[in-house]
Amino acid sequence: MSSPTSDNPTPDAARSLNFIEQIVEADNQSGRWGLWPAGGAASTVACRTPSKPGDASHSISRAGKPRVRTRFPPEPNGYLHIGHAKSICLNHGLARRYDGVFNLRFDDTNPTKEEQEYVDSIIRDVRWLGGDFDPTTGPYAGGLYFASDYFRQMYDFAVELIKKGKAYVCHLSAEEVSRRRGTPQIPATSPDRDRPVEQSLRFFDEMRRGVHPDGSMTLRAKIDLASPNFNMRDPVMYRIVHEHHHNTGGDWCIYPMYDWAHGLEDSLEEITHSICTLEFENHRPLYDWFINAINEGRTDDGSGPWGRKIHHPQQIEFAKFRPNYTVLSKRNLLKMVQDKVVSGWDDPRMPTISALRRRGCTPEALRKLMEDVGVSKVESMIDLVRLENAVRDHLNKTAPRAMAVLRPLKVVIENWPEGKVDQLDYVINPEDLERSGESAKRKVPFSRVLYIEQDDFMENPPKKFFRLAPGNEVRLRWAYIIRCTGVTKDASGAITEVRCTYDPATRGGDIPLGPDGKPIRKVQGTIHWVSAEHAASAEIRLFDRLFKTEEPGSATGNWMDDLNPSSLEVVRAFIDPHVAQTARYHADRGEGDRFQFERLGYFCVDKDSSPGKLVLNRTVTLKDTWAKEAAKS
RNA sequence: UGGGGAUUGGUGUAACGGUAGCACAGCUGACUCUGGAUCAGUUAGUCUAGGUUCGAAUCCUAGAUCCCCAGCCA
Repeated sequence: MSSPTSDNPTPDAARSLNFIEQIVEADNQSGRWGLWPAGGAASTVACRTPSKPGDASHSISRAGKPRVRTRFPPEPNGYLHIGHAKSICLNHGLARRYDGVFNLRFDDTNPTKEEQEYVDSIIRDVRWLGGDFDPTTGPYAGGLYFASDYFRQMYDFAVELIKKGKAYVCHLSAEEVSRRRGTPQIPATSPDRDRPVEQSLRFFDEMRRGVHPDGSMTLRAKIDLASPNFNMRDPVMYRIVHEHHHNTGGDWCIYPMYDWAHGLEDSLEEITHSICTLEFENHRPLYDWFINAINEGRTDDGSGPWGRKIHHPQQIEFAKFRPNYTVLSKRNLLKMVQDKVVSGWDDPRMPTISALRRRGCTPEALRKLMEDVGVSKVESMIDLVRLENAVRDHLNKTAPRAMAVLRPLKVVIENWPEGKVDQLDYVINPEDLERSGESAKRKVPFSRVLYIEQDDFMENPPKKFFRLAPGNEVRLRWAYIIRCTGVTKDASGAITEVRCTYDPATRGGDIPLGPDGKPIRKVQGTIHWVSAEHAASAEIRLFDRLFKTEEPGSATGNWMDDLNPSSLEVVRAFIDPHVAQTARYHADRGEGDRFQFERLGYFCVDKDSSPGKLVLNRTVTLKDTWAKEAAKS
């Protein structure tokens, strides 16, 4: 999803085609959607971003290639979550793979639920994920659109359907419509469906002009009250809502229903493949009906009584991304925000894209995850360890290393002179082959009093415990080999400090070589440490999954019952002073610097940080095979 | 009880009438100054029952299980 030249030119080529790609390739073969004209990808509808690329390096030559146009159509009624990421990756990935274009379009047809804040957050998240929609910055970008910009056009189409006898104004209340809905065997009823066209035209005009109160009447499509598909039982096309709209303000008091609007939006933007989730499969016949109804009496050259035919996209449905140990519906996410179960939409425990970003997840990792899980129609549950693995994978290669101690235990090096400080070489990232020589290193201070992790010392260790214990040797990462000589305890018997001696011949952590060129002894364990007098203090937030069960609510029916009460733990840690001096939060990107605290995991700077106060999030731990080993016994 | 979908190892996904493959997880081992990473090896699968065929995950028939649909939400 990054630029086509910056990484492997055909990153997807090795993988077999998913079923949607197979459809696209078949369409491209048959020429179903025609070819791109020489003029480029500008669409005929209003676009909020420049339609012409602003910089030649951000454009590709599309002329003569098969047309592929996709879109991501969110409703701005909440923040985007990891499920949306799949749709963004899929739609943008298709545009990229087939030299097509990708639109971001807000499906903003319900002013009672939608807000500008959500519009802004969605734009931010889509950009961050790499779904470039702005033609001045991305070669596959088709522009930014709003369904509400088409309200006039949709209204005209609706009037056309009334005139064609395919829609009527219905005076039934919502409750009455519901009551008359019928059952699979019993048809619905509607008293107004044979109302004269002129009457419906007059009422619809009155609806538009604000003559009637909310809920008093609707415009309905005249399809089939007996259809076994309830979506076809004369669905509502317009309802009256006297409400301010974030985009159109007070221009309208009738708003199109999703089912009426969505297919038209795709049509107007000349979307070729309208990709949506499985639950809309039942709606596809309705979308097809709407387009066909508009096209009735229209012709390819516009010579008919109703003008030129409109574009008829193909809808394709795929299974949602459904992770375990979380909820995903915007209603539930909103409830957690409102009930203050979390600190906000971007609380790092949330499954939202903004939360993942705040937690330290990278867009590369998210894209890799979506590539890994694939696209199909099988409703499956994705184990979140896949996300963690994707994050580890990317961060392992890119994150600079540092040391920090989360639960400190004091260590005194008895044979190290008081006041002496050694500046040792520290390898920034052994996995990063780009770094070499001196640029691959920095300094880390060592002194007589250190902190190590409480877990890294045991007074009575079990077998296979390779860390520090009385009489044992251990390597301090990039520093010295030390041997534990004893412990100091307080009155209650708790260990207050560990006493050690160091071996001066092991500076840098290297073991001296014998005459045979091999190390003269072996040390099993290497542990991390910080120098007590040099360490900086930081607040570190450790996260666990938000829910205790894979499918929240599956047992009791109430998903809130399964909230994990200990999903957040805050510790005061000692960290490498270099991190404290250099790590920053970048408000412009909405990201904090990321790094690995060795043996602990990946961490990033949180936005709550301020000059005197560093706050870090643990993105994900490192794999811990010792924990598994310890659990066995 | 109407309509629309789905069903391949623990998980996800290929195979489009011709050797059931890949990834993740698991397990074994190697290597290692992160019990990390890396490398090598390995366990494990076609919902069921019939049928067509030289040959079926794939085609046919019947059944099972799961998901979606009766908002003036999207």
